[in-house]
Amino acid sequence: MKHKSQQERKIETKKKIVDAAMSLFSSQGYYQTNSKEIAREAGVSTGSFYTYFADKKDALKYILNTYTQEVISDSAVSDDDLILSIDRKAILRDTIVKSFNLHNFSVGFYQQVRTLSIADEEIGLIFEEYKRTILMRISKLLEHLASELPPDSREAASIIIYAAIEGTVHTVKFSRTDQTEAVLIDELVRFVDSYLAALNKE
Amino acid sequence: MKHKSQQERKIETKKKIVDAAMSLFSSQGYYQTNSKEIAREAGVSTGSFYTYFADKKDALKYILNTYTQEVISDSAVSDDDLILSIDRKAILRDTIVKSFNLHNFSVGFYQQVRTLSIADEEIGLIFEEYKRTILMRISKLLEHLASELPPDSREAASIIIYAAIEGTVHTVKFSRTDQTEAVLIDELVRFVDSYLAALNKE
Amino acid sequence: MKHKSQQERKIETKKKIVDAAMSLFSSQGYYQTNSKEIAREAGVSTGSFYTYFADKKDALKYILNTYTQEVISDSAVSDDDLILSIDRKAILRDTIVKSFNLHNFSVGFYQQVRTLSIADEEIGLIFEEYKRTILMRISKLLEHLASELPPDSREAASIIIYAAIEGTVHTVKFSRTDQTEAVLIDELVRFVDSYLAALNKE
Amino acid sequence: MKHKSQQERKIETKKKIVDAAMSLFSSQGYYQTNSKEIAREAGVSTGSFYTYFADKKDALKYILNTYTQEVISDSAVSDDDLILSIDRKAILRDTIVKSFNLHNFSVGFYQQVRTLSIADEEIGLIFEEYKRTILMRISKLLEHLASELPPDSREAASIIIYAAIEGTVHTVKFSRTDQTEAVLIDELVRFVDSYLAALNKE
DNA sequence: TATGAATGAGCATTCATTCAT
DNA sequence: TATGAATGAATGCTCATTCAT
Repeated sequence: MKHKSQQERKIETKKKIVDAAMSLFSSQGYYQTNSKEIAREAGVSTGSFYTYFADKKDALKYILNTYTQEVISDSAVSDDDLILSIDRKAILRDTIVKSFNLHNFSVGFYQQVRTLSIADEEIGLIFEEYKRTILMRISKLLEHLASELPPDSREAASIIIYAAIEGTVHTVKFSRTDQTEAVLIDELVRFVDSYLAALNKE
Repeated sequence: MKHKSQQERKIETKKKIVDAAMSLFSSQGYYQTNSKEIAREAGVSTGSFYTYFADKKDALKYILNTYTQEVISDSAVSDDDLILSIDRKAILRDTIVKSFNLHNFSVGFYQQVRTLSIADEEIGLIFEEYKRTILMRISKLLEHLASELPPDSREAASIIIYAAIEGTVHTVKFSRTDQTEAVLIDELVRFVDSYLAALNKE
Repeated sequence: MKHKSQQERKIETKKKIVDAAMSLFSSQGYYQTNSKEIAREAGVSTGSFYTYFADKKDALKYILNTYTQEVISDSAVSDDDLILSIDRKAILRDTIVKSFNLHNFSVGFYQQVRTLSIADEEIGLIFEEYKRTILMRISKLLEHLASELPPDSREAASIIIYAAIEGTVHTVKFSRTDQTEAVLIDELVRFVDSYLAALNKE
Repeated sequence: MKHKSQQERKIETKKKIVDAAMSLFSSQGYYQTNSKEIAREAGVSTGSFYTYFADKKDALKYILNTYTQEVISDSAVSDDDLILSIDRKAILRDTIVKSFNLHNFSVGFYQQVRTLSIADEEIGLIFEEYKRTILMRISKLLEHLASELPPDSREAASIIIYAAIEGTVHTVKFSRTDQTEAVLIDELVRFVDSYLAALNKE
């Protein structure tokens, strides 16, 4: 029973390719990574890459889809969580830490996709869909935490909060900053909390 | 008096190439733009591109340097401005609007550079330098507006504010959002203002 | 049994490319030969050339190395030959004929390399090594045929004999001369023989 | 009277270009030298090069013609010299030293031309003409020094002597040899002299 | 005549993709 | 299915030559 079925081996091979591609796209960039390199890194032949993916872009789309689906399902904040939590700051911290971890998991890849989205409609659509979901999540959270906020402002606030988190993670990852993640998370929590506090007072 | 000197024509040609390259890099991406295309868009020959730039990357670096220098000198907030303004919100709005305009002026190019920075050290260094200058500006502003804030938090706050602005501009530019720039700017002002208000109260 | 293994086909392809490159370099010159041309002559695609060689110069170096190694191993005059031959003229004729044949086998290529050596250090080093080996051979032969000759003169004589043979082959190959190879070989033998005879008499 | 006439200045400019081209062709090779480089080295503009020469090859041909004419006229051994000299070795030494000096003056250029001759008929014809003249000179000398030698052998001997001299100079110039020119010239004289001595004895 | 920016054909090289084994 | 040699279109870059000034 040691031998894996063909089906299992196929899945494993695909995973090896996906991991290699993800890693190389993230660190070197999509255009600076060629299929031969991905295959080598994955420990398979060049031909194998094309057994699993129609072309290079297909691999990118597959990874992007998988990645966004994971992010989306992992980051779901259940209604129960919202109802049970009394402390706004605790909810915020929890959400921000979650976002940080998610984004932290390949900021490089996110960055590649964000850039490719501009010129490639297909990638753009997937990425938009992902972004929309994340923004909806934040919006829903805001609905709970600052219910009086008019929808327009809520959407704007979501965009800003998302931007703040994403951009901060990027800076932590790619700029030579002495700031630790902890300090930045603290400050992000304070930022959003102050904002919501002010909103609720109005 | 009609005839331009050779010197003038050289400057014009370089400008045509720079504009074409900037425009194409921004809309299609650096790797999706080839030198022939830049030359055609600029209305010159392929060879001319190489009269002015050693290679494609050299053109990118030149544009990046020029662009960041412009941004840096244009976005300077004079001390007078800080002293004369009494209203914190007015100062913030002014700064944010300024940043918005700057980032708005080629978010696409900024995006390309941000991505290329990851894998290319040379680009990375120029970009880092630029980012550091911008962050210093924001930090200086915060020093004025929230003087009690400890340096560490101030730096963290700068990073977050910068991220929020940059990311928001990106969303406005590239995502299908109904949010108008005006609403987002209003919200950004509120976002930062609330934070500073809370700090001053502590 | 008809089917060649992939390994065999690789060797064949490389050989086709090497032969084509050698032939074109020899007849048209290194700089007048482009990679497309080599590929076409070899009956392969342009890309294939680069499957086997890093660049054009790499192909030249490979051919040069292969060629010189062949020449060096083929032209070895065994000690037995030296001991067994009693007649100096016979030894000389044998050596000269051998050299003639070797040089004759692509004088064009030799000529290219001799010229490229001047400006290209890498080629220069390989070529020097080759020349040194050949000169050593001649020197060793002279040691046997004119043992009293002081080392300095022997080395000088080797250079002269080598130059005489190489230059003569070049003339036969590329100048419109009515002189047959046979006459020139005869004369070369006489030349060297007289020289050695004179040396031995001194 | 300090000012040079236009005519004189033209001649000077052409000379500067010729010298630069000759120097660069010799050291770097014809194909590795571009017209811009020649112009820069000559201290003139690229356009100027084309005022004086139709194209790059035209410059090469001009230099080759000038050079060969100089060599031919300089190396002429007057009949008087031949008649007056009694000592064969002295005549030989004189001729060889002369040849050495001539060849020594740009062996690099000679080498380039020798190589270009193979693929370029025009260059080939000029070069052939030059070589024929030199060979005729040597042949004439041999006629004087070894009058019994049949014409065929004389021509063969000329070729061999020429090859020996040319190749020896090349080695002195481009190979790392400890041999001094003096030793090689001595040996070359002995080489040719022994041959002639042997002929006269037969 | 002199200048040097401009031209564009030409070449070296890369790489996504195919396909015979 | 796996392999990796083979393909050839595409691209970055060079350079001989032209020509407006």
